[in-house]
Amino acid sequence: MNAMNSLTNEELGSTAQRERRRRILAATIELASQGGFDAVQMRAVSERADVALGTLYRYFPSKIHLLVSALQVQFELSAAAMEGKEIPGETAADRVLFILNRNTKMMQRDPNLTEALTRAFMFADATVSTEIHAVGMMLTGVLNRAIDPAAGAIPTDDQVAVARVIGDVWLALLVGWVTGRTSTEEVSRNLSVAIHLLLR
Amino acid sequence: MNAMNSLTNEELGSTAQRERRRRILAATIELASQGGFDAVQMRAVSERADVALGTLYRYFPSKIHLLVSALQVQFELSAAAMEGKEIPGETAADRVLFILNRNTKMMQRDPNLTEALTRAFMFADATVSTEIHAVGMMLTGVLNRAIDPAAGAIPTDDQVAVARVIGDVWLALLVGWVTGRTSTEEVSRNLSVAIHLLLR
DNA sequence: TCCATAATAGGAACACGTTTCAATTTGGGT
DNA sequence: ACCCAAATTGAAACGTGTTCCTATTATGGA
Repeated sequence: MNAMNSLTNEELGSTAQRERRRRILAATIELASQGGFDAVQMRAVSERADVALGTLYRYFPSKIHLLVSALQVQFELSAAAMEGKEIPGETAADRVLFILNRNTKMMQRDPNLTEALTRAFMFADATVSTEIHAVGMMLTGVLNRAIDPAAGAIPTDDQVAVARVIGDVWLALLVGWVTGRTSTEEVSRNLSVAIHLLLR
Repeated sequence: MNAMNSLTNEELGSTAQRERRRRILAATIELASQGGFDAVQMRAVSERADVALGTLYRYFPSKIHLLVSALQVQFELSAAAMEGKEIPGETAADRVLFILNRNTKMMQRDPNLTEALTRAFMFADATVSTEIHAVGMMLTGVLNRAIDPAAGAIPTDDQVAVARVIGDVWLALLVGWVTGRTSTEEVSRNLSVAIHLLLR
């Protein structure tokens, strides 16, 4: 059973198994960081993680599952770093822009990793829906918090819609950027324009 | 030279060559239509187009180039069908929605083809920029015409920005749809919401 | 401690995108 | 009609994601 999903940390019984999973994801991020999507080769990951190829495939049923799981790890790190902190900015637009520019800067700092994770995200089909859903929830969650930072605020339908549209625009810009069609300046500028069109 | 670009119809000297190109693109669309991205296998395309594998690669330097060129063909067909006709709708939002819903319906009619072309578009890197640019121009062109249908109207900066954002949202929704994360109803609904947020 | 079962290792094998190359065909200039 | 350069063919070969299989090793219950 479960042949279609990545093994989560919680599903893994023994310490040794959780440790294997950790090594695999660490190796994935290292390789992605060094050479992007193409450098994340399943044989290379398995060797660097000191795990047999078959084991790698037991933990993550495809390269895409592996990379989307790595994306999830990165998002969790990023979300944890923001937790508890107040998002700077007077207006909703300022705060959203702050969040997204923060992410954009992170991406610029490690373009290869960004390319690898984004490509995987865009290529992921329905079999990766569990992992994708987790990532999507985290993104809209932080956007909603930026739009309305009141503790425990329930976002209105309109706010949810705006957050989703902004997320879509960000995704599209990301694609343009990782595929070398859009410069970082254009990403920032277009993002800013979109946010001001939506949050006015 | 030119080892990185697809051969365009105009660059091909002889009738036989233009005919080969036509057969290749026809075979691509047939295969995509039947089985989506995975079914567009280079050997299969070359066989169905009655062309050697090496020739296929001379015409289109990669599977992605091939599929994005096929996308271009489809867009040209779609644009030609709209040419001269007035876009129905009272407001800019109505007209834009009409255009995009029309495309969405086309996609639903041939989901495999849509999946193949969209996946290729999303995976295309900077080496496909020529083909991508042509497609992008056609999309923003028709969106601008929907926003301001006056003959020869020069779109304002704001209109251009709105058109670009709408295009981005559409792309993101398309991705969600082809990867099985979003239903067609959600695509239509979210598109409508986004357009009304942007064109108000 | 010993056994049954699951997990892992190690490696061969397959599929498909891509490259390469020698032999053949085509097409245009003389 | 002939020749040269370019285009095409046909087929082999390579890289990487994925699958499969057998032998070995961990693990947890009796």
